[in-house]
Amino acid sequence: MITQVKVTTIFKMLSDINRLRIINLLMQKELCVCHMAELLGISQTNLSHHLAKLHAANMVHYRKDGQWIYYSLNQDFIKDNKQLFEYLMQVFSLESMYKDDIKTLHAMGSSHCRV
Amino acid sequence: MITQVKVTTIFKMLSDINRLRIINLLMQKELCVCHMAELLGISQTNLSHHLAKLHAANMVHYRKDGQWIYYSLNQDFIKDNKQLFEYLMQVFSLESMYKDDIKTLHAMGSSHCRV
DNA sequence: TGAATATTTGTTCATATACTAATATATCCA
DNA sequence: TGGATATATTAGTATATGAACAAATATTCA
Repeated sequence: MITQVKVTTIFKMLSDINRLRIINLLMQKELCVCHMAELLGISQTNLSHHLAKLHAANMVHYRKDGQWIYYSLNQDFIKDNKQLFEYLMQVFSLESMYKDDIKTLHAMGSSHCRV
Repeated sequence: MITQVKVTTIFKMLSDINRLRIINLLMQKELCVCHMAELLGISQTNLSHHLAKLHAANMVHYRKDGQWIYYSLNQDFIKDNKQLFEYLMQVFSLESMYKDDIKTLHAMGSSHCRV
């Protein structure tokens, strides 16, 4: 069943380029905030606000590990919105910005973090 | 290939409940403005604004027939965003508001229009 | 303990959005 | 021709949104 979250809210979350880039990255693997901030070239504060919105919309999940907070996609959300994610995967695979983000992600070591 | 329109714009168009209801109706058949206004219970002006936005986003098409203007979904847009529409069909099939709109649509004759 | 790092929480500001009311335009019909 | 219908456009308002900045909270570590 489609998630409890209203579909208009889901689409609103997807209508911001930074949040789309976040989701693209998180489709690869869970990431800590500082890594994402560095990757996306946006301030940590700005990123934190976007992550809070995504979390309020039940689209991401986080776990704390020491001073780091790792965000990941909410797997239940993916399951409930499978066709939407298939569309997103297609979009991400066709636009170079998203592909570049992934390249940068893999080039970047997982050493921390120093934003 | 995914449409020339930016994907953030597409999602922005889908993040409004009135526009989703419009799309739901237009997935049944082309409709004139006055019929949609009556069905959705919103003002002609408001509807006209939404339709203009959907048209600017290349999502709908219209044809003029006398004093009436008939809107329909842009078939190219559907073709270019097939998986998105599959998701929408699923959403529309699960939420009663959309199903009720369709019922009202079919109950309603095609006699014009008297907003 | 205190400095450094990681993250969140306001707060303010500029812009975007949805809606309404009023007006304009086009078409039909008597 | 003039009045009624159908639709769009313009202008105004209230609310939502995203970005930037400042400050607060945690956690680590020397």
